[in-house]
Amino acid sequence: MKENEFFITTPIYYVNDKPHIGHAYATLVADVVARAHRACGESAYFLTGTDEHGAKVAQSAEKVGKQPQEFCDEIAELFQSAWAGLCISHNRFIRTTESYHIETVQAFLKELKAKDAIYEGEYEGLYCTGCESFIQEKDLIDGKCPHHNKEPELLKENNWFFRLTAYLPQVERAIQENRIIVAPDHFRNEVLALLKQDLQDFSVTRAGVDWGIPLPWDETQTIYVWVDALINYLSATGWGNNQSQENLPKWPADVHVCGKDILKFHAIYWPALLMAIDLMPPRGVTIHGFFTVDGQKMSKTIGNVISPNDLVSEYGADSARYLLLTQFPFGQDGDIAFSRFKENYNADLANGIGNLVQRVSTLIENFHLQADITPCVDEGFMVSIREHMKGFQITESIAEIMKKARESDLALATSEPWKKDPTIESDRTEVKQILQDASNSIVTIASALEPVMPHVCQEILVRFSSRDITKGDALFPRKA
RNA sequence: CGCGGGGUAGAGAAAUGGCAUCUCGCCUGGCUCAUAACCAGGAGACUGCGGGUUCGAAUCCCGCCUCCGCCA
Repeated sequence: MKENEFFITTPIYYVNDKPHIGHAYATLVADVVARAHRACGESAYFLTGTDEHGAKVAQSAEKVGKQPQEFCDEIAELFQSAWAGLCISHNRFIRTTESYHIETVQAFLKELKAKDAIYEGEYEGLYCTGCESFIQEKDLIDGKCPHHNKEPELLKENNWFFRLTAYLPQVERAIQENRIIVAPDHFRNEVLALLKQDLQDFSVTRAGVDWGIPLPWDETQTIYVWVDALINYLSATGWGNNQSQENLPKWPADVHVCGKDILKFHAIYWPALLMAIDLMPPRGVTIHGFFTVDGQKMSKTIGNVISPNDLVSEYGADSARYLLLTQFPFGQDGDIAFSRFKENYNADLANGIGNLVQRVSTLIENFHLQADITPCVDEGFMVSIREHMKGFQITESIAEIMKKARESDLALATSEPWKKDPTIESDRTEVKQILQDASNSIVTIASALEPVMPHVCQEILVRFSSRDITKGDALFPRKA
């Protein structure tokens, strides 16, 4: 394993839901960051997968008359094919129903018990199967869970509880000292504020949930699906299971990418669980915002759920990636409108980069300069972009690259090479310099943008490979 | 209720005390190498609302309204 390996994860997605554009966004962000590291010559290990246990999954399976495992297999397959369609470069797709993960989770729980980090207790409360959790009476609306509009059941059960409160001071210190970097900054504030509130020990097992990982020493209990899910990050490293050690990432993870709704689990519960068994917490938790679709929350009932596959079949993988990442700044909430995809596609990709590549290669052919131009990447620009991408400044980086494309168009408009006479030596020299500069910009843009649009950028680099520049078909045909 | 984050031309964003800037879209003109492209100019903002501090506020303070998230 290489020393400089960078280990990045997405949340594992709950199989109760088909892949939608929100899952795709988180996965895409992680993918761009992983690719930016690899572009810098570092190895990056990128983990994603599916979360498959819990009463809700069992119920959904039953509803369609399937065994839970069969149901999970089908949904997991949908995620894998969606990621293939978007050219996601994950090293591993982990599933919580796989045996090595089950081994890790059980080993983890045994370790918690050995360290006296969990204790047996009784819990009585209202339980919402939609939430997979107990719900406070004060949070009910008309006696129903506000999230699922469903009446909770009264449950009283023996559970094992994690001594969360015992580890909170350590977690707080780690965040304050930036040993766990919570980013962007306003989410760090949120976690620190959350830590000052009344967090309580929570139960890590469930008594009535069959579709889950059994607690090794008590068959009546299965492991709480959230604890099960978080441990995926660790099982990928081979901890507590028998996977071969070859090509596995090293703990701790550098960054867990996740949405703001699950910040508490990743920045508080997960580090506390790890600290309880003397493992390092993750080095970073980076949060992305949420988006609405046409101003409305994405939901099955409204029927505005966009599948990543829809976007890919309309625009192709590279453009779909570009469009999703440029709708709003990373870390903030935003809105997505299908109509805006077309506008952005035409403006940035067809009229911008695509047109620039065409006009420059045409000019080079018209002046027969193919053999005289050696495209050369602006290393300083490219390195700076890659560093920003590695730091999740993806929107800003893309804007910077687009600015370079506009500058290149402007330079052509100003110097008007098409007005020059190729038979005059001084004109020819001047045109050669103009097109050399333009070609340099193009290969710089393609190199810098490669983590976002891997295939098209490769294609541009091939067309502008040294001393053999060729004109090809439009890279981004304009959409009517 | 509480905690965190938002609200700036039609849309998306920038500007942390000093002429409100950029991109898209729209209108007009120019150009002709290029994908109805590209370039220039223009219209379009009481910076959510109300008060305050200040020579000066999008920015700082107080109050309010509103949107998002806090068990997917």
